[in-house]
Amino acid sequence: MSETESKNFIEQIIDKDLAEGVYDEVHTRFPPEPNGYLHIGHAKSILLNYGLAQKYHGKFNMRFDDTNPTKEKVEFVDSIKADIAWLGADWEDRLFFASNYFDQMYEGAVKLIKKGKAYVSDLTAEEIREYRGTLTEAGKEDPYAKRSIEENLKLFEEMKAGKYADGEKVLRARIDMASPNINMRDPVIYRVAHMTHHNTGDKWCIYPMYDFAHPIEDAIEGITHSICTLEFEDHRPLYDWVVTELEYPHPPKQIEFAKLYLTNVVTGKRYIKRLVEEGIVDGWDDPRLVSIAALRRRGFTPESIKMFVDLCGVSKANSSVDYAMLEYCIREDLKMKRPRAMAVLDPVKLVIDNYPEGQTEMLTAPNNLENESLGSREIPFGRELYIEREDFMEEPVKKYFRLFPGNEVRLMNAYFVTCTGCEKDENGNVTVVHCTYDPASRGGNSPDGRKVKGTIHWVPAKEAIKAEVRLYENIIDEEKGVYNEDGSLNLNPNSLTVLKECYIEPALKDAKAYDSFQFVRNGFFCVDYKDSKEGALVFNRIVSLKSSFVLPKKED
RNA sequence: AGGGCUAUCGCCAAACGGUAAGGCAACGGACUCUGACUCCGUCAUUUCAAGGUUCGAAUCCUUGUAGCCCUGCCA
Repeated sequence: MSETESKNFIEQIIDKDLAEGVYDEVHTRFPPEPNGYLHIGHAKSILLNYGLAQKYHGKFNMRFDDTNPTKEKVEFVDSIKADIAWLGADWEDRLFFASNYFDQMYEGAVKLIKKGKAYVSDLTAEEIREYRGTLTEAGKEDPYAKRSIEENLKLFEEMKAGKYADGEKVLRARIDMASPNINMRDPVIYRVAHMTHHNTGDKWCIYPMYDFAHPIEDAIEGITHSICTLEFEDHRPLYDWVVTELEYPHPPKQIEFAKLYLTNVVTGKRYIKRLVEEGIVDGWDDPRLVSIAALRRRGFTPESIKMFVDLCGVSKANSSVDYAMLEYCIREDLKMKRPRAMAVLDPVKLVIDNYPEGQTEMLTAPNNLENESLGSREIPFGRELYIEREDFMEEPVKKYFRLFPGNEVRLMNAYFVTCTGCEKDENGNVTVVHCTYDPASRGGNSPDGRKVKGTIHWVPAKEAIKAEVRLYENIIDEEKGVYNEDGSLNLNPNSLTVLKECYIEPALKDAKAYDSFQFVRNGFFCVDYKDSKEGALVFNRIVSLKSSFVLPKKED
């Protein structure tokens, strides 16, 4: 690691721990509950934990925090594993399930009971809430708190044996009912739930709570730095209490950082769930969402997401990162490594009047001028082409140097052409643009050395392939959020998907799912595997080029 | 007197008592077979506010202010 690079606060803590000998290695983990799909926010946590392990030559564990069978499903463990693997976080042979530690957790609970640090309570959920007190009032002692160790042991054993119904009894840690930190007011650490667990089946009918289970999971795996998000700060005293009471020799340390939020984007699971259920998006991987699956389908690369996460940094201040930063990352990643091709999104015909009728020639075009290893391709060229409607103006504005009557431009990788006029329909819309070409400028340069100001892209009218491109805007109105207070949907009208027909180069007909291209002037696009219908390619726009790339609107 | 955390450019974010890095965005200009890219330049006399300590404060102290989190047998 570079000395000049400033370190984030977590790295500083680690440096200190290592220097002081608190730990002699770094061992991190990513512990999702398999109850949904991962999104860009999780990517930050994954890459942060994995990155730290790499940087300090330590280890990174993958662990499913599956202690609540009512919410978890195997389909989610599969999608989560796939997403993390795609991101490139390698857990090697360390894939764990919290549920595999249920025996040790049970033993831990017994140990607490024996130490007089836990007791079985018969209070109902509602009574527990009442006894807990409020934010400003202390709680009251649980009437069952005085049970003897022997009785607690017997009762807890019976809970495990299935003698009690859901909610009938819980195990509570004995800490401090008057603590200003509500998490310390004798938290419930085990509950009864007669339910089939996705991993342990029907073996258990009691399940540990997060606050009790998580520190044990970390301790068992030898985690040193247990990194989580800010909302768990209040839980840290309880985390420490558990590892202390259970007397783990090298207890892990919990460190909290601020979640990643993106402006104009929904990350809340319950919102996304609703959008999916109401059919507003076509699934958890709808390209307008920011789930890992959606970003992948949209055309983001793991490298771009890594770059983004690195650029965002790590801190404890709640913040919302501008979407432009994400776009910058994918642009940056793709521009050198993907082919640049031509696609005409809003076509108008261009006829080269002095080009022999019926003639077709093949022209060679480099796939990426800045990356020779990407090779080149052949493009058929003929008398009739399609060009972008905005590349012609009958009456040009200032600083417009594309096609207008009398002006000469370059057809990319082809010839110089000079505009001679246009045809219009009865409504005044341009239907055909006419020009003449200079045969000597084949390949895109004139032997006499004359220059042109503009270069425009094109596709051959006859050989071009029809395809569809989908253009998106961010789905959420910046100010108001996804749903209004009355529950009605509040979508930015621009968020509607625009699926339009366009023409692409013949060479792209074999494009495969996830293949991405930079379409000259139109941005970066990715082939959508999901909506590709028979014979019709669908491209999702990953990101458009910078806005300054479009026609100048300066009017003096 | 509930507790915890956070406040540095439009957005992220460094700076750890020695005189406000960097990136994104934006804006100029050069270059260009993509008006992209690249390049060069501009962009916080000031760090939520007000006091105080100090030769010196974003950093320490005091008092405020604002935002986020906590009253699941969720994680």
